[in-house]
Amino acid sequence: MLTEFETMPYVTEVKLGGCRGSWSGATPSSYAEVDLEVIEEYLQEHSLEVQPAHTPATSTTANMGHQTHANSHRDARIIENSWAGQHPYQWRYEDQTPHPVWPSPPNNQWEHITYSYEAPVYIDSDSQSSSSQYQDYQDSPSPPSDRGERKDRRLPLAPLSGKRKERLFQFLFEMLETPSMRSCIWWVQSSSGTFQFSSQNKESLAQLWGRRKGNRKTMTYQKMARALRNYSRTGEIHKVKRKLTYRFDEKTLRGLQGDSKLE
DNA sequence: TCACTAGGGAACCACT
DNA sequence: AAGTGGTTCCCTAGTG
Repeated sequence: MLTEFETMPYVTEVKLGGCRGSWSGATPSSYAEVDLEVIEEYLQEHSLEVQPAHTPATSTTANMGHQTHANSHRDARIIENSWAGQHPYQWRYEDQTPHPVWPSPPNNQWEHITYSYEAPVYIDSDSQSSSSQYQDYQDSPSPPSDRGERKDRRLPLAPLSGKRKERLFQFLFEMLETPSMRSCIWWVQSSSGTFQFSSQNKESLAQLWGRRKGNRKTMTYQKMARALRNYSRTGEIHKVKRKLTYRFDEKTLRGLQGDSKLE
C-alpha cells in the first residue's frame, strides 16, 4: 500500500476532431512540451487588463475558449482529486497501479488545442497513517516569523485598488485554476491548498511568470522558488516536504477562493 | 560523481 | 524616502 501520494506523469494529446479526449497512454518518458502559445496569448490579453487580486477562472476559461462549461462547475471547482474540478476524473487501481480514467472533453471544444497532461496520483493524506511526511508537515505549526505582524496586511486578496501588481501566489492560483496549465502545475490536495509543479514544465511556468512581470531576464524555476521560499517567512505559502510541492496558507487560500467567488 | 531540488544570504530593482 | 515584493546571483546541503 502506498503510504504517501505519488506523482505519476501521464501525457496525452487531445486533438479535437481527431481523438476527442482519448487517452493516448503515452509512456512517462514521452513528455510533451506544454504548448504555451495559447497560454501566452491568454496572458497577453490579461496583461493588458488591470487585474484584480487574481484572474478568476471565469475570465480565464472564457478567454481560453474551450472551457465554456466551466462556470457551471465553479462552485465545485475545489474538490478533492478534482483536478480543479473542471474535468473530473477518477483513478482506477489495477494491480496497485493507478490509472486515470479520462473524461471525454466537451463536444466541439478545445478545437486546435494541443493538450498535454501530467496527472498527479494522489493518495489522500487525510486517510494516511501518521508516518506520512506530508501529514507531519501539515500538523506542524507554521514556522515562527520575525515578520509576523505583517501577516495582517498581506491580504486582502479581494480586489485591490485596481492597480496593484499581481503577486506570485495569485499567479500560481490562477494557473492552478487554468486547465491548460495542468501540465505545469496542479492541485495535489486542493482543499488544503497543496499544489505541485511539473518537473518537466516548471521552467515554462516560471517563464510565463517572468513574462507577465515583464522581467528583464528570463525567469527560472530556481528564481521563482526563491520567491516562494520568501513566502514561508510571511506565511503565505509553505514548502511541503515533497519534491516540487507547496501549500497555500489557509488564510491565503481562503482569500484566493473567496476572491474567486466574488467575480 | 552528477543532476536536481531545497534553503537562504545579500544586493538590487520597480513600484507604491 | 521608506517599505514591499520580488529578482538575481551565489553558495551550500540533501537526495537518488
